[in-house]
Amino acid sequence: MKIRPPTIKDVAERAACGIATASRVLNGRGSTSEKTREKVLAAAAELGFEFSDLGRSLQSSTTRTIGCVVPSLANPVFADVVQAAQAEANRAGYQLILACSDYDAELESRAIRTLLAKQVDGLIVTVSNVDDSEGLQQVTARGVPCALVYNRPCEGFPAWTVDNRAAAAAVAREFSQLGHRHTGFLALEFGRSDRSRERFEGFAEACATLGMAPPVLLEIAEQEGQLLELLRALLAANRDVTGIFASNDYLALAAMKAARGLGMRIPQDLSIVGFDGISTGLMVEPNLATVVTDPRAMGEGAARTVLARLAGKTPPARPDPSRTFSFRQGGSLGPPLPGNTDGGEAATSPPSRQ
Amino acid sequence: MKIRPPTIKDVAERAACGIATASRVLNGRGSTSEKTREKVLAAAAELGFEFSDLGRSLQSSTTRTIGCVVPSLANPVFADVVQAAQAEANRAGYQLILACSDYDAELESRAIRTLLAKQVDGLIVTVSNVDDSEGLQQVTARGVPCALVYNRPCEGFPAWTVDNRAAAAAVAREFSQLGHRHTGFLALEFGRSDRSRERFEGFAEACATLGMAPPVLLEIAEQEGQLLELLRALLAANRDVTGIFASNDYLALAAMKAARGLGMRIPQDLSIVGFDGISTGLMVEPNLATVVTDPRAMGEGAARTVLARLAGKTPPARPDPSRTFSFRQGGSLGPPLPGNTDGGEAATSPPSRQ
DNA sequence: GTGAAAGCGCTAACAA
DNA sequence: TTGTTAGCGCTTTCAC
Repeated sequence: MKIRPPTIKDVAERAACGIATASRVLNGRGSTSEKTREKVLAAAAELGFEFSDLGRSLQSSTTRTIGCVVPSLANPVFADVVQAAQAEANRAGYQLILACSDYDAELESRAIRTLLAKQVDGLIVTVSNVDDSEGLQQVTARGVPCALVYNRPCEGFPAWTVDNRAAAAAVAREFSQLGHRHTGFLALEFGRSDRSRERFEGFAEACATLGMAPPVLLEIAEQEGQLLELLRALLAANRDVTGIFASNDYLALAAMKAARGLGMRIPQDLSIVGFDGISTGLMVEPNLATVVTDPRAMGEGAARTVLARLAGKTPPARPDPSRTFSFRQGGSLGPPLPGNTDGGEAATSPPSRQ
Repeated sequence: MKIRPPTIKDVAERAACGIATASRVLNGRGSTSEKTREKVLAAAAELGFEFSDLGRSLQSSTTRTIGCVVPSLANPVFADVVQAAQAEANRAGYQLILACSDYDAELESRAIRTLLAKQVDGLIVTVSNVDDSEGLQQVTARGVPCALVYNRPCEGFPAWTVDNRAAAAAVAREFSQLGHRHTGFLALEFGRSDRSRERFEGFAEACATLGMAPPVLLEIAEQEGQLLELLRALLAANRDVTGIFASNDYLALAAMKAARGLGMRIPQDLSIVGFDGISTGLMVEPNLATVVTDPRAMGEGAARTVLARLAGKTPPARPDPSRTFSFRQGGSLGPPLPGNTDGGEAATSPPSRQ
């Protein structure tokens, strides 16, 4: 059974004083006689009084609340982002309201709308597409401070993100140096994430520049729990590929497992590079080569940016794009077998081996 | 710059009608003439009006908001719990306010207090210690519906949890059957998690029953980034142990890695069993044997329970304790080398813990 | 069918 | 120093 929490009115009544006096005492503002002070404090204690933020918020039109929308918490990258943002917000006396969009633009804009209705003071979001986000338009219309995370900066929204294209290009360079010519880009929910697309584009561009074959786009339509089977099929159908760049580490690890299931050796038969730098990449054998990013820094930075705007201070500087990632070597990346190196320009026609 | 969002008053003014009428139209309640209906709708559209939940909440003394407190999102188990709870809450038109306690009782009760002040309608929490939680007392005092997750049930708080003791006993049985006699229990933050303690106790008890040596408690005091070093030291100092039960999968994976670093073969030289059943356990070679739990079901169940109480319906039944986990075989668990099986009864003397 | 007014919990301006 | 009052955005009687 819900108990009606005592209000400041109850306190005032019990202390036999006016509401305003109670408010002053409880807030430690204004001047009050020692006697009434004590009476009020006693009354509050006896009643177990706690302020209701609702009344306060309505009156101050500020909720000390920040909305946060990320695609999913199942991805440790976003879990870290949220955790860091939450910690930072807390430190400033703000609460975080969370919503997951599940990589769905519709859910995403609905979430933003709801958060806005709740009068959040600020917003931290990762949208699926910055260029066409109904949610962001709403935000603009309302003039609520908002920072993007892992999205490209966009018309007045500061973004804490990694330079996806540059990072992808770095991966291409690694592959190239080792002698890979036929690579694939592995992605889940490709159409639903502009991050993925940027990585692919950056990768493809660099491959072209480096004189490698255009990377094959290995796209997976998520089928609950079918991941490994799908991956195996995909790998089996693309035997000419000697190196795979996965759009995230989890996928990369899954690909390693699938490859092993097909009897392929890593990295001799197939090199794999991930993206994100989650710690489990270091737990597997061989270690996963990957692009390391710093999700906590992103989350914290985004929170600071929003908080700064709220406080009227100047927001923290965002890191230089080239510093937003680093390439981490790992046993999953090595030179292709000699036989594969010069797979030939005809590689597109007959699958080299079956 | 923050824009003052249009209020229902603005709409009424623009539609040249009373506030009450605007409210009725916008809420689709009560009867209104077609003409005013259109005027109001038009005004609202032109103004880009959206209800403010603040006023509504104050008025209805309900926020359609649920507070959620978990130790950390870095642990995928809790990330899943939160994600599932959030999804379920959303489905019912509720929002989730998140707080992480960082395994700190102080932060935990502060978080609960703040959430309560925000007038959350319900609460979903994992506390560090159900028997001594200031936060839970507050909750009781306020009579707010609250479900526990991964905690033991407690004086009126329904808990969605796994039977830690039974699960741990099952692990002991597996070890025993394979011929292990000297095992260790590996835990991080042991003192800060009653879950860990229950697992250890259940494990120790079962070991005793099965005639095995008492498990060595291998406790790690988290040192940012030092995990592997500490693990290696711990393993090196406990060579007589043939099997390790880790209090969570992440730790188990780290232990596998550390063991490999010491040149130990898994499972011949050391068997390792985890707890949780996170998917990366299946990505490593050999696969991690573990206790599989269902965090999403826990989060969803907890949310349903709270939501049901809020709706005055009967809450969903919680699963039978024996169904809350299942043991998953994996290559990380095997029989010890013959030479190790009868490693000797002196194992208890050298100070295994300090 | 419609609008005025009270009230949800709180703070701030103004009187006393 | 203290109390009264208006008002934050909204819903809901209750007259009209």
